[in-house]
Amino acid sequence: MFRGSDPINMDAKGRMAIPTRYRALLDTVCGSELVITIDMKSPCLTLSPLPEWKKFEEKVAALPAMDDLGEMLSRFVVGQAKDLQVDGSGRILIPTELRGYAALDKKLVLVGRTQRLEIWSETNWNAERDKSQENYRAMLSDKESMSDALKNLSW
Amino acid sequence: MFRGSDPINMDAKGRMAIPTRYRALLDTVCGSELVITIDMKSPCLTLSPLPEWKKFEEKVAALPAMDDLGEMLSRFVVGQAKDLQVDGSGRILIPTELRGYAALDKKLVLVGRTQRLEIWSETNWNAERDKSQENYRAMLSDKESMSDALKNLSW
DNA sequence: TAATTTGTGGGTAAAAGTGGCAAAAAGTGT
DNA sequence: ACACTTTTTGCCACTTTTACCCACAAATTA
Repeated sequence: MFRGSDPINMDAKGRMAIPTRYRALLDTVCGSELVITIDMKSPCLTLSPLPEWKKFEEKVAALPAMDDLGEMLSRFVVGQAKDLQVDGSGRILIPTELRGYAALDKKLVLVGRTQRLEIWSETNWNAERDKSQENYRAMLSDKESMSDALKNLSW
Repeated sequence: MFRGSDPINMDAKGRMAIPTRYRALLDTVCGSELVITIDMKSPCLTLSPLPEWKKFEEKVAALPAMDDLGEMLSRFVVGQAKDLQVDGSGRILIPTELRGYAALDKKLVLVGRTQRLEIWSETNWNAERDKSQENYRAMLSDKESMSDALKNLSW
């Protein structure tokens, strides 16, 4: 569904234009209703079409109340989610409370992750990319740390 | 059902406005009848539509009497619950006895947790959020501590 | 180069939140 | 039992925020 990265400017009101190639798609798949929230593992935000989001939310709600990690996930990911509508000019308004978490300023990068999108500050994106590309090779050699699913990934 | 967080001011009489996007929903789902009580694990209150609450109450009542933890849960969570009605202006009155537990003063945060809501003091919420976000990453790397349900959560 | 499409900025109107006030209800004491 | 005090609840008005709309600028294409 979503793929590739786009550099985008956020305006003074915190609005961000959705790339035109996604607009028709978003309209058909979710009536341009999106959900934005934080990514617990990385300093970025995630943006999902509402139906995709609901699937995730249901899975999280079904976790046992005593699962501490699951509780955190629900509290901070679901708890900081926000419904968004693409406006008439094809833009979304990024909530103020979430801008801080991902350290968003003017220059953003929108990253396609198949079912969802990620929003990064250009600074964080570049830093993370460089860091991960180094780490990846190092971790590849440590077969213990690798999940079976990844070991068997054909490509 | 509920998602996202809203900063809300509690007035001098301990009343709190329910965000408008929830009002119609609450009316249909429970005739605006809610139950408020403490959260045993965190310094906050939980707010549930009456039908949701009843399900929980039945589950707790069904626990064996010799389950000490279950007894505590029943005694202090069910025992301190209180029925609430949303008033004509879309507000609820937070019981005095519960305000202390969650250290509520003027500035509150209402957090959507799918089936229920949480009420936090702004101070406690920020502290808990920052602390948990640190902890979460640390706990993720310790695969042993993670429940299978969470390990297999695809997202 | 002109026309069309995409991106950006700002102004305005509507809606939501907040605080204050007044009326009603409950409680207390004589 | 009545009157006075205190608390509670409902209502209204003001202020702030949000979202929608329109106009202009930039870039791309024919």
